Amino acid sequence: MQARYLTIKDFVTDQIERGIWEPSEKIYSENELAVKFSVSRMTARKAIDSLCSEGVLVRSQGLGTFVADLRPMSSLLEIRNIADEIASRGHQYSGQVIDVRSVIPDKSLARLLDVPVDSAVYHSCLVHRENDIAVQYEDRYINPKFAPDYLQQNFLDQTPNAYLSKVAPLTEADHVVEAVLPDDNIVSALNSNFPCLKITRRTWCKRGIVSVAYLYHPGDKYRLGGHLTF
Amino acid sequence: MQARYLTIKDFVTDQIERGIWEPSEKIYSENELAVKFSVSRMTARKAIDSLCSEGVLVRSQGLGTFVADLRPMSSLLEIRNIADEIASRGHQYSGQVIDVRSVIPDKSLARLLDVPVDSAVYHSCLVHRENDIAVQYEDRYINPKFAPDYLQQNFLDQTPNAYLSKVAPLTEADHVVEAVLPDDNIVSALNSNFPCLKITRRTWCKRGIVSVAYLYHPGDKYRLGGHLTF
DNA sequence: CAGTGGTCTAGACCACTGG
DNA sequence: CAGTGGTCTAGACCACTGG
Repeated sequence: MQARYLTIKDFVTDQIERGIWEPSEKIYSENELAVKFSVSRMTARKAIDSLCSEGVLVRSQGLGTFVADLRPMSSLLEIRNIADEIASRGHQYSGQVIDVRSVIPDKSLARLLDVPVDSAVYHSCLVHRENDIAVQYEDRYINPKFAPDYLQQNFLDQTPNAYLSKVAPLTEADHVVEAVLPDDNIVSALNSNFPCLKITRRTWCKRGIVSVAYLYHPGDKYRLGGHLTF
Repeated sequence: MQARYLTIKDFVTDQIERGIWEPSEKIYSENELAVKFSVSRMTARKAIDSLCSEGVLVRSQGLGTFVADLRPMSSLLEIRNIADEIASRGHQYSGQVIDVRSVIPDKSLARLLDVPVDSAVYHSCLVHRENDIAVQYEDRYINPKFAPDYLQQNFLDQTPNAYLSKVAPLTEADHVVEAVLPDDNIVSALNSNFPCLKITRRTWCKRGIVSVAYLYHPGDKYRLGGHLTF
């Protein structure tokens, strides 16, 4: 015998999968669900709680419960500001700005950023250090539309990631993780010729693709931890 | 005025951060928390619910609530069966079994697997191929308690991951992703001396740690995709 | 204003674990 | 067996939203 809140959860999931409730559409209220399934409101709430924490539903006090807009494709990688991550380990963060300017993207980058081929985009290149040891080489391209003042920022005060999170709040991201041999620029910037863990990350705000970042981590000094519960 | 369950949540988080409650240690029961904070059990539960879904606590019916063993450093990675993943790309999967036998783990592996130092564990070593090109070297150690018939399986029919999912359903996992240079065994098995993406993955079933797997992917042939929504 | 979700109570019965 | 977490009830009052 299945728990009642699971029955409700299945029902809601089913409605969404069948397309009866579409993204951003309002679903039944907690009271309606409680009446429909003859349970207490707390039980109906529990089903919704669970779907909210899975990112399937979104609640809004006074308004109702809605089907979430953007569906996660598959796997999840949390995005943390590297300065915070280093600080949370009790270590000292320092940054070094290598380059900040406007560039014309090549075809493939323009496509990745979803901008016209001949229009300028912003570019920044930094090295992030933990206790003075380089742990990340960050090569990033930004769609100017979402961060027009990007070139005027001081990225020693605030990482590009932190700044972009403020002006164009993240709604979505995707990642590719690879092992690569670093090229000469990266070897000298990181002061290591170890194989690198390369993360290619695209970030979205509500209105489009904000930036594409190539993040290189010396394989001997950086680990990308993960944890997952089913 | 803060909600009462948040006060309890702060208290628990604080205890853990101060090291008063250590990983895998039992925390106060729901009833004890309810009494201590003069709230109903449902409210104490809500605080714990929230910390469980964040991966900070783990509950076990009949036993209690415990501080999670491995703290998620940051990110989440979905676990897919490599044979399915290859098939889903429309490519041909083939496996090669290099070694399947019982071994005595060293201290560090015994600790990772949560078994006594001198007790045998199972070991398997395979190479996975996509259209006859090696894409993963899988070096895996298994707690025999959860898969006693492991050594009798034919891993050409069914990957270790698929078999374990059946006999000891996954409830949890953690990952470390690194870039490394492959050693000689791996170079010859993968037929490539490219830097490797190494994933160290531990998997749990309800009753404990099932296996520790070291997965090596040639950096030029494998990508670990990810996608995320906020 | 009526309706929504957010929090909370003081009970209840259950399944599960260890001793 | 006593203790644990898992589910559930039938109420309550609150803050917030729109009309």
